[in-house]
Amino acid sequence: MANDLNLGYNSRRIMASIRASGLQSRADLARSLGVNPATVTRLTTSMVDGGLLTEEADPRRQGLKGYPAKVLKIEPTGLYSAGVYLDPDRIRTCVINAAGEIMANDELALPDRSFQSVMSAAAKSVKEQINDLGLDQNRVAGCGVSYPGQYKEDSLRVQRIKQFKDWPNVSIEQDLLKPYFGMPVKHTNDAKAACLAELYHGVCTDVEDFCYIWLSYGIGGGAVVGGNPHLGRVQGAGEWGGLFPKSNCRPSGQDLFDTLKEAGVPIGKLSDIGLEHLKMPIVYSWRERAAKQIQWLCLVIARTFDPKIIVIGGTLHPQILDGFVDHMLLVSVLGDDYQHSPPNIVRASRDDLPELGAAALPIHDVTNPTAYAGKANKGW
Amino acid sequence: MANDLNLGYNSRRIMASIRASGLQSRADLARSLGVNPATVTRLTTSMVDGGLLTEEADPRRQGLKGYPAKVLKIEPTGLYSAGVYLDPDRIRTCVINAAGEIMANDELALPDRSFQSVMSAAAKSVKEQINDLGLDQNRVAGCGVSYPGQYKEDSLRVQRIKQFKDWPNVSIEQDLLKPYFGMPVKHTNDAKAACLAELYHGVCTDVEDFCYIWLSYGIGGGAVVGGNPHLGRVQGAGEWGGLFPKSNCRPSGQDLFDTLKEAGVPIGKLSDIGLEHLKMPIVYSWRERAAKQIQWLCLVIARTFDPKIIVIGGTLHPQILDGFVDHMLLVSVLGDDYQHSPPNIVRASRDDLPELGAAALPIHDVTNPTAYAGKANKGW
DNA sequence: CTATTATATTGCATTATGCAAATTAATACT
DNA sequence: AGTATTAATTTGCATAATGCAATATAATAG
Repeated sequence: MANDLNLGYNSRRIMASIRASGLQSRADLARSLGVNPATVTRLTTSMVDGGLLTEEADPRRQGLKGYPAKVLKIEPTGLYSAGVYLDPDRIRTCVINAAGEIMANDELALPDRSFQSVMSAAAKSVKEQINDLGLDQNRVAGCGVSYPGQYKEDSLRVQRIKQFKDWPNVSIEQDLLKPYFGMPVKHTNDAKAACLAELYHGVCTDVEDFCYIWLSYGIGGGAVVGGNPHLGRVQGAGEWGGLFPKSNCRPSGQDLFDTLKEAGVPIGKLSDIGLEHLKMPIVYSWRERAAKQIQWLCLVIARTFDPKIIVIGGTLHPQILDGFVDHMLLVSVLGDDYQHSPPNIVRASRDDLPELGAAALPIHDVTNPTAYAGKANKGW
Repeated sequence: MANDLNLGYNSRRIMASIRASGLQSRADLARSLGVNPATVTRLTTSMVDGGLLTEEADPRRQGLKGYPAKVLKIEPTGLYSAGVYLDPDRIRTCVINAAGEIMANDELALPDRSFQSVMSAAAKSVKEQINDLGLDQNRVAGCGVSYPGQYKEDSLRVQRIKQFKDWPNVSIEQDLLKPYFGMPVKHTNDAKAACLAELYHGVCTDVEDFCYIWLSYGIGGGAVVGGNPHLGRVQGAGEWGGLFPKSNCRPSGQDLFDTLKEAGVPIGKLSDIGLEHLKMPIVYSWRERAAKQIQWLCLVIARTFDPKIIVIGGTLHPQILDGFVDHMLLVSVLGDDYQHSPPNIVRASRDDLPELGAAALPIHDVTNPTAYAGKANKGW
């Protein structure tokens, strides 16, 4: 194995299977992947030697015949990744390990809002963290970048959100970013990054098909199909916000913001919302109405993607998000004519750290079988 | 190659790429698949020898330097497949070749509606056709079965449509069907089969991500993601019908049926609708209203799957379906806040033969890379 | 007529996998 | 206690699939 991060197809399948199961024996892997046990042995010993996996006695074993299985787990120190979240007002950066633990992080004020300044500052922060941690750059899968906003027609250009309006002609492509960071860079918006955070380190590690409802100032989201983010023609897949016309009331942070403002309770930003606001009647009724809209959205998602799980998360106040999930738990029938039990609707577990999802991007890239993109039997 | 139908991973990728492009040179294949030209040569010569592909001079070639490329095409006689469509009133069967041409077909009345009678009659018809055509069974990928209706919670059981209500405890599984047909059998509902018909032999041969709106008595459909049908948790993905509550008016054949009935124009079945009905004012206004509902559905699809193409087809009168497509072509903006140009909305080309999509199922199974399900480097 | 160009093929090395036999460490039975 | 049974894992060997580099081929350009 020339480079630890250049995994072959079946090695990636092994990584994905262990991630999903938490821990798995070689024999189970061989059975579930449909490959010969000998193949699993060879690949996994290589991966254990390479530091990506660890082996331990099966903790669940109890009085069974036969050679006791040793189980394999993801070795947290085997792989690292950097993440950058670009807020309009700040840059959040982090370095995570393969277990999704934050090894280091930082929050910077924006020097100015030019593309070059922002990227330079982000790259500097990331490089310093990798350096301070004393990490081998070969162990760092890359750097992921995320940001709020949706894509314009021109699919690799981020919506010109007003705070970054001086980036009009900068399309965020990998080749543009690589020079700053000196390692592979992947990028996506905050909602899609949040999907990956749940897939790799959250409530969806064992789920191949799920949808995410991301509630922030706007209403975003994403869909994971077959363990892979489904982006769509113009990266618009799972951007549920458009289902609620902006001219009407909608379950977005901005809408709550405006509702409070109209009621004479102006707040500066979403994170200013506190317990005192949650108790206000106007907020209570907003939450009731929004919950019904979220329920309708869940029906739409069930009728379109029919996912195993719908995840609700975002930067809205956690209690509001919890409330939406609670509401859905009380609903016995998703909607008219919906013959099935509702899909499992759960609260996101990693929506507190937007940079975590960004950091998951490079890990997905070097670890996921579908990202192996065909070059079967190439690599190592 | 022990069996012509047991294609390896890269051979399947070659099949898919040629299907998408219509015809392709070895050099182009090597470039687009990211494999070595030598590999393409070896795999394709094997496939040409095996009768799956044919080679011919590049018709597009015009005064270029270098060795003139020979292009590869799918050989129609290389692969055959059988299809069965189970209507409540009849059984339609066919045998197609790799080009999707109907080699033989038949329509039978139902002997009775018991599972065993229906399957026996269908199998007999299919076997006779294969026999009469003198086909080598090794060239027959299998038999696909489709039927109207949606799935219940119990995901492999077809909705108990009233005509088949005496099948309550029969779950249509492959193992149950195989004995009747003596070859691999795959099954799905009419709408999902129609998706495959367009993917393999219709307007989506070169499209990896599309959605299908299937309008019959009900409103069904499906989604193809990454060249593979996405089914979902309970096979409910793309079943758009549930987005239109049955208590309200909806753009379904049944709704048109009921509308006509109320207006004092009772018809026996959908196919009884003729030009004289289309001219009636009540039908005209139904079509106008339904077109708006279809437009809304297209917006929902664009906001969820964001597909490259939305296909409209079904057993509704073709002019009605054409009208929906025409309506969408006149719409410049899909909906409020939809910033992008609308996805390409096109008329299905193969919705006249429901058994064709069924027949595409086994071909997909032996031909598609994702169906290869991991056993990388196994097969031949 | 020769140089140039691009496709396709072939020989050889390498990589990835499967198969079958051997090894290992547990329980079950006498 | 000793042997049989069981199941996971490993190892040696054969095979399959691919890449690389050199070669053959057939066109155009000058």
